[in-house]
Parts: sequence; C-alpha cells; structure tokens
Amino acid sequence: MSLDDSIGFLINQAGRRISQLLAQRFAPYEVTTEQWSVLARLREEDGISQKELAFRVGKDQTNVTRILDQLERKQLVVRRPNPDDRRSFLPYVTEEGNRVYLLLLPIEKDVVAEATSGIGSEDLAKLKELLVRVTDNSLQRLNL
Amino acid sequence: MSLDDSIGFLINQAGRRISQLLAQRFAPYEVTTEQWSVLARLREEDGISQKELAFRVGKDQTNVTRILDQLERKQLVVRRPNPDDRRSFLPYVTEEGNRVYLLLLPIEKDVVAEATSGIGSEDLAKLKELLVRVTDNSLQRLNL
DNA sequence: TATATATAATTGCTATAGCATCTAATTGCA
DNA sequence: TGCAATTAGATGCTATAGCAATTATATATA
Repeated sequence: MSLDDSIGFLINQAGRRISQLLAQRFAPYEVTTEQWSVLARLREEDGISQKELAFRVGKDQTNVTRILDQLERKQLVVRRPNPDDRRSFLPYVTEEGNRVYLLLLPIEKDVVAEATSGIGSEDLAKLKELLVRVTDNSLQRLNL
Repeated sequence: MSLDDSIGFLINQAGRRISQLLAQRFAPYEVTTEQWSVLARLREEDGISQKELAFRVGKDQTNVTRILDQLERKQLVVRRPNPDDRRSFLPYVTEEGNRVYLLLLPIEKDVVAEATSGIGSEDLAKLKELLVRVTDNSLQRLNL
C-alpha cells in the first residue's frame, strides 16, 4: 500500500498541479486562481452575502473575507452594506472585475483543455461526477 | 458555463474537503495531512534527498524543507548529512515517526473509505487513473 | 587548474486554508 | 420589553504553496 493509492493524495496532487499551471498563465494579470474562482462565482450570483458566497465556492468564510479584501484592493469587486442587515456586506463585481473575468476566461478554458487532453468527454463527465461525490461525502461527515 | 463545470475548480474543492475531514481526524495527534503525506512517502523510500522527496510527494522543494522542519521538530524524522554531497541532507523516519505513521494509517483509510462511499471499485480505479492523467498533463506543461 | 555554471537546501515574501476569538448586530424567548 | 443566544464579518495565529533570491558546494569547461 503506497501513498499513490490514496485518493486523498491523488486529488490534492492533481489540484496543486493544475492550479500551478493556471497560476503561471494568470501571473501577468496579477490575479490568483482562488481570486479567479471567487470572481467567477460572484459573477454568476452577484449580491449574495459573504457567508453564502463562501459556501458557493467551497471555501472557509475567513478565506473568502481575505480573498474579497484582495479583489476589492484591485477594484475588481466592491462591498456594499446590506440594507437588510447591518452586520453584513454584499460583494458585487465591478466593471473592471467583469472585464478581467472575460479576459481570463479563455485562459482558464485552455488550461482545463490541456490538463484533460487525452480524456474523452464521457470520462470527463465521469470524473466530474465522482469528484462531486467525494466532495459531498466529505462535506457530510465534516464537523462544520 | 459555470464554475462548477471547471475541472480545476472541482478537483481543488474535492481536495479541500477531503483534506479538511482528514485534518479533523488527525487533529488529536497534532500531525497535519501534508506532514502525513511526507512521512508516508518517506517511509516508502527512506534516505532519498529532499529534492527527490519533493518530486515524490508532488510538492515544491521549499515546502518540503518546511514540512521536514515540522516533522523534525516533532522528532518524527531526522535529517542526516549526505556523505556523498555536502550540500545535501537525507531525511529518515524515526522510530517515533514510524509509530505515529502506523497509528494514523487506519484513520486515513477510514476517511478515504468514507469519502468514496457509494463509488464502486471500478469507478474508483477510473478516478485514480484520470487524476494521474490530469497531474501528468499539467506537469508536462508547467514551467518548472 | 581557475573560473563560470549549475545545484541542494534554506530564507524571505505574499497568498491561501482553517481554527479560535472578537465585535457588532440580530433573533429568540421568558 | 429585556436579556441571552446566535449570527455576519473581521482579526490573530499556524501551516502550506510557490516564487525569487541567497549560501554553500559540485561540476564543467576553457
């Protein structure tokens, strides 16, 4: 029994490598892969709470706070007060954020295509399905 | 097209969740999941260089240096000078490291079993194969 | 053999991950 | 209504990820 038989290890290794590749391609634009994922999610559902956003990107609320700090510093996102709850801020993608998103989108697509080259569309669908399953199984047993 | 269609996102999300679950189970033993992976790999091939070890765990050499610092602090690993190259140190698992490894092994197996529950052995094999493919594809295109 | 080049490991830096804790605001219930 | 419990977000802390630069040693080549 080797480390290479551990699904946990294999998933994280694949994740590190594909993120590293994406990070290299994103580097000229000074946007990290995680900032990208938050920006992308936010573009799909603007104006949700940070807590909700954290859930939607599968990240800790603490991290989302800090990633939003970075995105706001770069003026890709703005936080506006939530009129219904004065504890809460709602993040929105700015014009510039939208522009950067559209600029990076094809780069991300390329990297995904390269990382999955040689994998048929059926296998790709299977891979996604199994990853979601692992995510859900883990989430279910997590003490959150 | 949503973030949820991105293999990169899905892999990293699954990786975060399963690591988080494993981290919760490892917490009482004060060993992190990444320390675990280095310890496990080192147990398979003692006495290789840190550079080689880094490659074998799919991590940056810098990180391996620091993870080894942690493992050495906990006396689970010792670094001995490489007699053939005075720039180099060779890490070895200690008795205590071996003991801790054997203690954590069944916990890791449990977590993997839980995270993959409902996935048949054929699909599991497929998942591993596809993850290795993604890793290799990404590695190939990385500027290292 | 002298010197330039390359290499192993470390250190410094920024960003992410996640836990515990804090503050301010909201909700629940006596 | 009034106060306790809960919640949203932020902050502090440690560990990991990866890049750039540093130090010490090895290797290659003029």
